[in-house]
Amino acid sequence: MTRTDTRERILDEAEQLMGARGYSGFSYQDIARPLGIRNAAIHYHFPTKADLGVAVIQRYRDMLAAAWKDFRAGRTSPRQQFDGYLHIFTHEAVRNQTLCPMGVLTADYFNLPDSMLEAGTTLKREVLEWLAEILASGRDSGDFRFEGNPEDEALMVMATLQGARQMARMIGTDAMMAIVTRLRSDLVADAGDRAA
Amino acid sequence: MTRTDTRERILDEAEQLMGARGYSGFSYQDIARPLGIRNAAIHYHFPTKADLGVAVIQRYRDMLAAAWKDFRAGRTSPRQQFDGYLHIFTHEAVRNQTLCPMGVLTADYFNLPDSMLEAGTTLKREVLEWLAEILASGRDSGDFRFEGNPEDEALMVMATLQGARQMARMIGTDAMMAIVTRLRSDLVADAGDRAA
DNA sequence: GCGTTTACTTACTTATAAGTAAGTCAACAT
DNA sequence: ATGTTGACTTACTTATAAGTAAGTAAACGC
Repeated sequence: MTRTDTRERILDEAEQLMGARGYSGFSYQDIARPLGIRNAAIHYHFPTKADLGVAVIQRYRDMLAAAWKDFRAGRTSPRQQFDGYLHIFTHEAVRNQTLCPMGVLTADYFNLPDSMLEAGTTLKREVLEWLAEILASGRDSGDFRFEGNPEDEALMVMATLQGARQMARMIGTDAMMAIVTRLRSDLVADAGDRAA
Repeated sequence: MTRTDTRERILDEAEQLMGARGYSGFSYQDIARPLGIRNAAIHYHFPTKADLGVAVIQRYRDMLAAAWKDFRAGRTSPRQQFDGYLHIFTHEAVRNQTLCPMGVLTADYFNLPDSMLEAGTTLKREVLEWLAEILASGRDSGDFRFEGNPEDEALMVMATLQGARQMARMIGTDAMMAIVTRLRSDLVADAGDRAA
């Protein structure tokens, strides 16, 4: 009940709802009711639904940027950083089978207002750049093993993660985790079993 | 203008629209207008939207079943069959950046009526069973190389394909094709470059 | 030729969506 | 104490959604 954590709680609900039902799959009602506020209260903080959608993406970008900063501050290895990202990525998925904002972006693409597409393009770029960077330095350090350039590998990793998270709805979260674990072990050099 | 190809044209539009905007992202209007018919004409063929959604899935299942039958009739190798599936899968994606009905199912999962979830579960099972089968026989014949059981590999392949197709909206279809090509070459034994 | 069925149309209902305008009321600044 | 601002609420508008009921006209069975 302090000052405006209302805004933050609106964003919490919106992120959950967007992750579960997509951008056009939730209404202001869906947010207002559980929070015990009125529709217009949301319009006060976010005049249009597009503003709300952009804010969700923005906050998610900030969260990731903070996590990446922590990773770097902790002088963690590329592999540990990658595992940290996997944890962030899979944790919510296991809890409630939602998509991350980036998954929503690609899934709901043709329903999104321009402002969200712009914010989403930035998010996509940041994620792929970070991933490519961690993959590149990880290959140099011997943490990772893969062929081709790190940018392509980053795309491959993202596609598999997003696909797995989405498929979790139909195959269950255990099967999703199996895919993620397999992806990781294909990438990690000392996986043990080795190849061909 | 023959007798009821109207029904089929409704399904064509619905499949396109669902693939582009999801199940709850299109309306009867969106279908009726381009076909030059009225909303109620769609209700005549498909009383509820759920019926329409189920019919789209059903028709897609039939299409795949026919393709698989052709593959088998042609005595094509596991690799050729896999390539055939990749072609079906990627062709529409490149043309219009839609998702396949199975992608829609996972993306829009929590918006779907029960009848669609049931039809979707069957579709998912069929696709994964076919894939696992082709992967298994392909490994036996030397067409494919992978570790672990074929069922897990099938999940891995599906996740990557679905993720890539969805990401095509943001990264472009060329990048999507690069992912698919890479997935294929990781799977095909004589890929040349080899591993480890 | 005539009744029934098929494939629609027109005209409607009901629900829910986003968004707006005007009002309220507590806290704070002066 | 008083005016202003922040954080809402009540009450509304407009648009669009799915779905229904009743009518129509062509083709088909007989």
